[in-house]
Amino acid sequence: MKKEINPDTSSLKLTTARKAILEILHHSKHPLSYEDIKNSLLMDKATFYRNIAKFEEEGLIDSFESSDKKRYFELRKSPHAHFICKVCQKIECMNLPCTFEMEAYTIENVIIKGKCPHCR
Amino acid sequence: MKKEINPDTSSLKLTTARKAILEILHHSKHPLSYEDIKNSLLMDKATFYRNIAKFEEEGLIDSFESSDKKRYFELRKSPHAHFICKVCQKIECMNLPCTFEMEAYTIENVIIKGKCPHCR
DNA sequence: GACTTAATTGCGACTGAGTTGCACAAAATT
DNA sequence: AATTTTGTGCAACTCAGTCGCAATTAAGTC
Repeated sequence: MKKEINPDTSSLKLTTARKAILEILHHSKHPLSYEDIKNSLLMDKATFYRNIAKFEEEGLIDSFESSDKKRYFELRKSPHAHFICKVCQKIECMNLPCTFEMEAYTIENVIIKGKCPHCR
Repeated sequence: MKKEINPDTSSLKLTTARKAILEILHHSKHPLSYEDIKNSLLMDKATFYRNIAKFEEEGLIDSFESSDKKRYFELRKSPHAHFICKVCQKIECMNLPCTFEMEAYTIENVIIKGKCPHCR
C-alpha cells in the first residue's frame, strides 16, 4: 500500500522532510514565514521551497505575502480571509461576514490590509 | 514658494526622480512591478525604493505582492480590491460588490486570489 | 529482505529585489 | 553665501528563492 499524502490526486512521497513541514504548520495557530521556522528546519532550504511549491500545487497549503514583505505559509483549512495590520504587522484569520458572489471567478484566498483596532 | 507633493501633510520635495515615478504609475492602467519599469527608470534603484517607501508613508501609493512573488505598485485611487489569477497571473482591479462592515478595522487594501473566468 | 527506479534530497553556486552607509548635490533657511 | 536639510548615486551588502547535479531514499516488485 502506497503511503501518499493525498492518495487520490497526488504522487508525493511522504518523506521525513515533508512530514516535518506539515507538522510545523499543523501545530501553529497562525501562518508562518520561512524566517519563523528556518531554525527548526533540519532540511536544506532548497528542499523546503521545493516541497512548499509541491504542497501548493496539490492544494495542501496556501501562501501569501504580508506587508512586511515576508511570505507566510499555512495549511489550507476551510476558506477564510486574512487581515494584516500595516502598523503592528499582526496577521489575523477572519471569518468573512459576507460571502463573495463573483460569478465565473474561483476565490481561493483573500487578504485584507489595513489597521487593526489596536493600531488605529 | 515651496514645491511640495502634498503641502498639507508632507515635506516631500517634488524632485525629478519623484515626478518620473508618479508619471509612470499615473499613465498605467494596472499596477506595475519594479521589473516592469526598471528599464524606463533613469534613477538608481536605491532612489526608486526610497521614494516608493516615502510615497507609501504619505499614502500616495499602495503596493502588494502577487502570486508571481513580485511586488506591484499603483497610485492610491478610490478604494478597490485586486483580483489576482493564480494561473495566468493577471491582475484585475475590481469594484467590490459587497462593502465590508468590520467594526474597529480600517481597510486599506483587499487582495483576492483565485482563478479568473478564463483559467477556470 | 534484496533489487530497481523514479522521486527526493543536500550542496554549492547563482539570481535579483530590496537595503544601507557614505559622500556628494540640490534645495530651502538663516 | 554660509549653513542646514533633504535627496541622490554608488558600491557593497543581505537574504529569499532557484537551479543543476550527484548522492540518497521511498515505494513497488520479486
